[in-house]
Amino acid sequence: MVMVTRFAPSPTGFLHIGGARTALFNWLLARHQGGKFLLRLEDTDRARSTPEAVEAIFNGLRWLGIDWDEEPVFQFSRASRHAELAQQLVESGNAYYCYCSPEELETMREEAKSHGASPKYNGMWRDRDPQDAPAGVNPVIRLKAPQEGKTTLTDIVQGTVTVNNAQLDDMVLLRSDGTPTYMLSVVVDDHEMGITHVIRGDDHLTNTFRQIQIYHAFGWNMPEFGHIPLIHGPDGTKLSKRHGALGIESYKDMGFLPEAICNCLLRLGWSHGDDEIISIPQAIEWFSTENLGKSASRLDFSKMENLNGYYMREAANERLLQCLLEIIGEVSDEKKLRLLRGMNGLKQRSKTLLELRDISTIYTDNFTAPNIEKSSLEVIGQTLKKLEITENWTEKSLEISLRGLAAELGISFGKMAQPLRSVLTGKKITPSIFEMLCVFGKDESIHRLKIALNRDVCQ
RNA sequence: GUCCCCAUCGUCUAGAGGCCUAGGACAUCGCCCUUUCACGGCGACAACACGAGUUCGAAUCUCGUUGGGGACGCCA
Repeated sequence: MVMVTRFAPSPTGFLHIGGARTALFNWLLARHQGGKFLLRLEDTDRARSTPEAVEAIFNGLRWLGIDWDEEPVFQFSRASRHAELAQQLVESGNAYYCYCSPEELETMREEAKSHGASPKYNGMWRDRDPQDAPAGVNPVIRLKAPQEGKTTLTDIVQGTVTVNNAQLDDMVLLRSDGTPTYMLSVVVDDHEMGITHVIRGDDHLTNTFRQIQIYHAFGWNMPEFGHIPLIHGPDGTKLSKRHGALGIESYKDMGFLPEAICNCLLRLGWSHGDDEIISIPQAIEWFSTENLGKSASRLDFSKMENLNGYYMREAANERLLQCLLEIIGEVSDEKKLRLLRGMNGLKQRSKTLLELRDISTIYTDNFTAPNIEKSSLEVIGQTLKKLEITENWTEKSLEISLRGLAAELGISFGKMAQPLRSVLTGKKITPSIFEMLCVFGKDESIHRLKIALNRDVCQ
């Protein structure tokens, strides 16, 4: 049987980091097994679901490189099917109408809490004669869940977990307005979409017991479940907006590369021995639910930056240039060429694209001559003469001739390099002198030196 | 409150009874390389929550304690 996994977010906001990891794991599992990975938008909450959120989720997944098979399913479009099945459950005696008002339910919960029980529905309409139904009240349909015995889940990640049925109440399947609830919809859709494996956050663990009861009521086979621990904020609680739980696009805006995010997410709750740097193809080859961890983890930004730095150094210069242009906008062809030629030195010094943008200003900003110290004038003048007669304008030969000059003048190379760096870029921290000279080219380099010297003369 | 889950360096983790004097990575701090900054190399710091068992032997198994998290909607 072919494995089918899915990612089923509710489009009420952006795709956040936890959702992205859930998607990644399901996707990796399917790709590893040669199965299918499906997407389902759980948009049954009409008030909170938005088309913008749907787009954000699609874009986020695409950016991460997670692709899906078949057309995404919009859960709301299947509402009538869900209602039909709820009705069937009533007819088969596995569900019933409940006419309780929200107020009645509220007091019921208060009541339960007051004597230390969990706040749940007390089943007051479970065996009541529908003749007693109050007039003008649209009922909900509730599952007639077993009240005795236990429900056991054999979870891929958590192992065997058992809950007393007495702990669970008769959940609402169909709302009074005739729309299905999440509990019903997930079960029906997972079943009818042929989902074989459900990897989701362990905040769903208790829901699963309720869903198992629904599977039983229908007499359907269950998929395998794997509940992965949640990603926590720096304070150790469930990641939320207040921790700056951001949409995946924010990580893009912060200058992260998708492969770095994926690598980082993958290592949160999953491991393969001591391996840290794991490419997507490698992850597909290695991924297995056996290596999923059971404890919650926190997102570590410094590790993410470190990983991103690695992937930037690995990335092709052309690609990095494209990323950079997306941030700074178009520049002249001459500047593009400079950026491309200087990219090796730039990317080695950047952990994010934003840092790349900052450091790359040495090649994109218009040049303004810096002040140079009087003591450096002599060296700069000598350097200029030397550069003017240098024919072979390559890093290697420039290095030979400039080091030679320093030796001739009897000074350390550092004494020459720092002023030169400053004259060339106006900055104290830059890539290698020789590399920059090559990026600028002979004419521009000499031009900059002359400007600096003349400017000093003018003062 | 009730139920469920979790527990190794600051963080992510390796570890499935002896290979553990607990390994790797990030972060931090040194040193080396060096024209600055990075990269790279070397090194240091740093953890099995606690208490009982089981066992010749426990980070690994059991129980308890503590701590943390999650779930208890006509939200998903």
